[in-house]
Amino acid sequence: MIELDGMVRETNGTKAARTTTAAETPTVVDYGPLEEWIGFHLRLAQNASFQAFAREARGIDVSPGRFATLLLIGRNPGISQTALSRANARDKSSLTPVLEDLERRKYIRRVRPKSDRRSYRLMLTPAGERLLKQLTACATTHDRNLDRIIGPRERERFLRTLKKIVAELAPANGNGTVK
Amino acid sequence: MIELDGMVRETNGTKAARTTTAAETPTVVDYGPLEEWIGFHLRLAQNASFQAFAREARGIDVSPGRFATLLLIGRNPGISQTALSRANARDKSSLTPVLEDLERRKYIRRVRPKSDRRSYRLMLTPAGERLLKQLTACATTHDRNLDRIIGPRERERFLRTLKKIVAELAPANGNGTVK
DNA sequence: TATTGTTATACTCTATAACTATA
DNA sequence: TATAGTTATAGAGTATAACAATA
Repeated sequence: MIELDGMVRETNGTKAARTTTAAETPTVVDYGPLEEWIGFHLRLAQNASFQAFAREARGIDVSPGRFATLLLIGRNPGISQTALSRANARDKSSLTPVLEDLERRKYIRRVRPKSDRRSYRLMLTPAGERLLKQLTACATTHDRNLDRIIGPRERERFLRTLKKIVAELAPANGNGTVK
Repeated sequence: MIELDGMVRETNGTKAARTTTAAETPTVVDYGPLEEWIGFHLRLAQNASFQAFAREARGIDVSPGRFATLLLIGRNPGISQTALSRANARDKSSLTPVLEDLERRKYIRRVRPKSDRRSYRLMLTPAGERLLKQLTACATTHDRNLDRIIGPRERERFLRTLKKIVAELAPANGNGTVK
């Protein structure tokens, strides 16, 4: 179980300990500069968003982290593992156990193309398509919640800012590729 | 090594495969609805931001993930492990090995208060203070980069939105606490 | 030589449940 | 009984390096 202290407190660095507990730990925690740092809140927000999506998707047969993988295969039938790992910003070796699991459970198929017998072409099975539909429905609901929270006006701006952060924080190596 | 495909492509779902590779995998990946979903970009942005901070903090003696822990102890000397775990949105058991490591390396001290001998009161050692200063400098630089990317006007709005997401996506249990 | 995917391995982060020592 | 922190354990997620098969 996790509990997250509410972060409502004075904006400056003043500590407002209530000193009621026996151990004399501050009841109100001082977050200092954390309070104003983008990076920290980016972490909390990503965490909260993922948890909410997971709640939405509870009861579905795969973990929510598989969603992007399934969607990318569904959208790009025949994609190779290497291309998929790049699209998802993960190393190809991280993908091996994931795809093994999805194949074992008959959600994807892997075909050796005769043109290049080192590689695989990935595609969803009908069961995989159904699974993806379920997850997509959850994601849609979740995203609608986020819309409601953010507001339709704000949403575009917010998304643009997120994309900007990704684009500009990638290590400069000439082509926008993270190495 | 990770490579992330640039995500510049047509906004609708049309696939624009160049079919130049032998394996016939699409050269341009179709991200479908992912392209417009907040949750996905929140993940990418948080990832990019953390990586950038890690680059900033390379060479420092602790991993960047320790930063929040050290800062919270520094700001709240005498805080208990339970209070710390709550403030950082982690289970207390996750904290044990972290604090053991920090204590072994003499960055924090743990004192048994006579008032409650079950608990610890955590505080930084002088070395811990120095370490925190270093990390804070890195975080400040990093956050200035983010400011430059986001823009000073946008920044406040963006931060407010992040906080709003955290506040509203916490499971409803009456008091803003995540259970 | 270079690339695709696998293997072996390891590290970080995180959690649950049961435990101990206090309270 | 309840709480603070630890232990035992496990799982997800991720990475690097070396490798075999193929190009």
